[in-house]
Parts: sequence; structure tokens; C-alpha cells
Amino acid sequence: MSKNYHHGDLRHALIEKTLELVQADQVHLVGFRELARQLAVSRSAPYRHFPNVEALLAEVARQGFAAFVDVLEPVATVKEYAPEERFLELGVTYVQFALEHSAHYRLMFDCAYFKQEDFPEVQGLAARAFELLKRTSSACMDKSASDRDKVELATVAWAFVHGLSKLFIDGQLPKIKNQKRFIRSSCQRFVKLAQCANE
Amino acid sequence: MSKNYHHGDLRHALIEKTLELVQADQVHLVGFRELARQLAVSRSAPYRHFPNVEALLAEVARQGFAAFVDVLEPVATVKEYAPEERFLELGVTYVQFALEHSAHYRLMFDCAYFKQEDFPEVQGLAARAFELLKRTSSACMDKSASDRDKVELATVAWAFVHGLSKLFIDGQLPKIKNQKRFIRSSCQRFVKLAQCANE
DNA sequence: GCCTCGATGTTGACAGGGACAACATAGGTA
DNA sequence: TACCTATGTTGTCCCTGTCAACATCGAGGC
Repeated sequence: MSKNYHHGDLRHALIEKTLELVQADQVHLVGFRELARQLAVSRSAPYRHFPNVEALLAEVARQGFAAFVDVLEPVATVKEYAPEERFLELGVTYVQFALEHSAHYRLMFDCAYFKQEDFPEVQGLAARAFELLKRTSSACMDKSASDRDKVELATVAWAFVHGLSKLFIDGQLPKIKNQKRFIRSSCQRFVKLAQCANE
Repeated sequence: MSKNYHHGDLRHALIEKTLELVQADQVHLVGFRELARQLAVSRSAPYRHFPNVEALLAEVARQGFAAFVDVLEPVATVKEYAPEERFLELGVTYVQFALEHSAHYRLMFDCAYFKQEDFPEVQGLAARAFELLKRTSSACMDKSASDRDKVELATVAWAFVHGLSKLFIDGQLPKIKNQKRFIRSSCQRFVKLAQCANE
């Protein structure tokens, strides 16, 4: 008992267990009492590390956003690509990340789990992702394009990849045979927007 | 007491109260005990009308979907419009509905509140909304377009309006001055896709 | 008019979660 | 060594969901 009185790295363990549950699509099972049981620790120990469950979920979401930005950033900055290629690859990468980490993506964007405005770090990372999108889409437009138009294209692009991801994740799309192919061709279809916008 | 033993229309009252809470963005406060209190009825009376809270929320969502379809359907079938106009107006109407009933829209599409697959009526209405979108977008394409292409355009369109709605609702977009104008111009931008797709 | 039955509402009971305060212990540091 | 802080524990309270047993009402058959 004297040996185990302190867990050692409970904070980390809580995050890990939560992540496991999230990945197993069991977010609804995340609770301090349950986690404490699984970690063989007393029921209110988690309060030493997170003020409440929401904060724990927000932290897991934050890590998700960090990984997200880490995946998107390199794609958005490949020098060898033409602007349209970068835009396309960024979109494909976005949706693929969302599908590969579907439950995590849900946690990140569904406001039912935590209020994003209470967690500035999360907001900051989300904003950074949007910046990447804006920079990449803007590069596809004429130099004469107004900033207003640039923001609009970036928004439309974000709406598209986000919507596509959500619809896939929530199983609201009719069955599709070759998902990867479909994603790429949808994104390709979409990139034309930038070109059309240039007239 | 003998007069008030039976509420009269508790089922309806439960739905109404829940709707109020949803519209006030307080879905998290929806619970049988709390509702019972507000309706001056005993704590387990709601169980006579809904097997659990999830079912109550699903019913409210179902009504939301029904209203949604009722709003979209007429727009999708205006004969006087050219196909592209219909497509555009459908998109604008979609996003406007979502914003005007933002909390309700969230309840309808966020899977954190109830599992859609457990409520076939809800699924049916959602499918009907997608059908409208598919029919309207397909009308903008060449007759020679494959069914595969039609489904793809409809999906891309749905992803776009859904994504735009969600981003707005969840406050994830940078501030925008004239929202209505922005929505229309984004949708206009989007409709070009159908035209580009025809080459 | 009376009786019975089904629908609806009530009460009691139990399990489980979130949250906090008071207390215990371990490990580092003055 | 003595103390301090971070961390873990226990006790307690209040909330919720859910079920079972019981009460009441209204409608239809006699």
C-alpha cells in the first residue's frame, strides 16, 4: 500500500484510458468514477488533475487537434506542388485524417462534449487549421482576388471537407464502394471551384 | 387532486418543454426528473410515454426533420425555376433553416444525443432530405452524366451545406458581417460546380 | 347505475455519477 | 530532521435513470 499510494502518472493514465474509450466509440462511458475503477485508484483522485470530466475530454480533443495540425501542416507547405495540387492534397488529407480518427474527430468538433470557448488552446489549434486552409486555397486564386473572396473560398472549402467528413463518420451517406477514390474525386471536383472562381 | 391526477396530454407537454430547452440551447438539461418537476408531475410519469430520455430527444429530432423536409420540398419543386436556380435556392434554404433552428439542427445531426439507427422514422426523413438534394442537383447535370456522378455531386452538395451550417452553428467561422449575403454567395460559388462538372 | 379493465400517474427503492471537504501519505527541500 | 506540497483516500451530499408495486381515472359492457 505504501508503495502504491501514489499512482505515479495518473494524469497521463486518465488521458490514455479516455483516448482508448474514445477510439472504441465509447465516449459516453467516460466518467471519473469509471476511469478511477479501471485505473485502480480512488474515485475522486482524478479531481487532482482535472476540474471536471469536460476538461478531461477537452484535453483529449486538444491532443487530437495538435495531431491534426501536425498532419495538415506538412501537406500545406510542400514546395514541389503546384497550388492546386497542394489544395487538393490538403483536402484529401483532411478527410482521411477525419475518417481514420473518426471518434476523435467527433470529439473535436461536436460541441456536446465540451464548450470549445472555455478552452482557448483548443480554439487556437482549430484556428491554426483554418489558417492552413485559407493560405492554401488563397494561393490558388488570382492575385487580384479580394481578401473577402479569399476568406470566402477558404470557408467554403472548410465547410466542404468538414461536411464530407461528418457525413461519412456519422454514416449518413449511402454506401460507397471505393471510399478513398470517392474522397479524392470529390475533392478534385471541389478544387475546380478555385479555378472557376478565377473565371 | 382528483381533477389533476391525470395530466391530460403529458406526452405532448414533454415534447414541448424539451423543444423549449433545445431552442434555448439547453439540451444538456433535458432529463425526465427535471421535466417532470417543471410539468408538476411525478418523477417517473414520463416513462409512460417514452422508454427513456434518448427516445424523447429522438422524437423532437424527428419533428425537426419533418419540418426540415417541409421547408425544403417546396423549394425543390418550384417549376418556374431553372435547375440551377432551384439548386441554389435549395442550398440557401437549407443553410438558413439550419441557422434559424440551430440548436434543433444540432440535435438532429449530432449523434451524441441519440443513435439515429435506432429510430428508423428519423432515418427515413433524413434520407428524404438527401433525395431532394440529389434530384435537384442531378437536374443541373448533363443527361449523359452517370448515376455515379449524380450521387457524387449530390453528396458533395450535401457535404457543403451541412458543413457550412455546422461551422456557423458551432461558431467556428471568423466573424462575418452580412451572413445572409455570405450564404447566398457561397452557395452561388458552389452551384458553379455543377456547371463546371458539365465541362 | 355498477363493474371491470387499460391507460396513466404516484411512491418507494436502488444503483450509479459528479462534486466537494476533511484527512492521509509520499517525496522533495530547507 | 521538519515541513510543505502534490497527490491519493474516504465520507458525504445531491442529482439522475430506471423499475416495481400501488393508486386513480375514464370508457365500455352488463
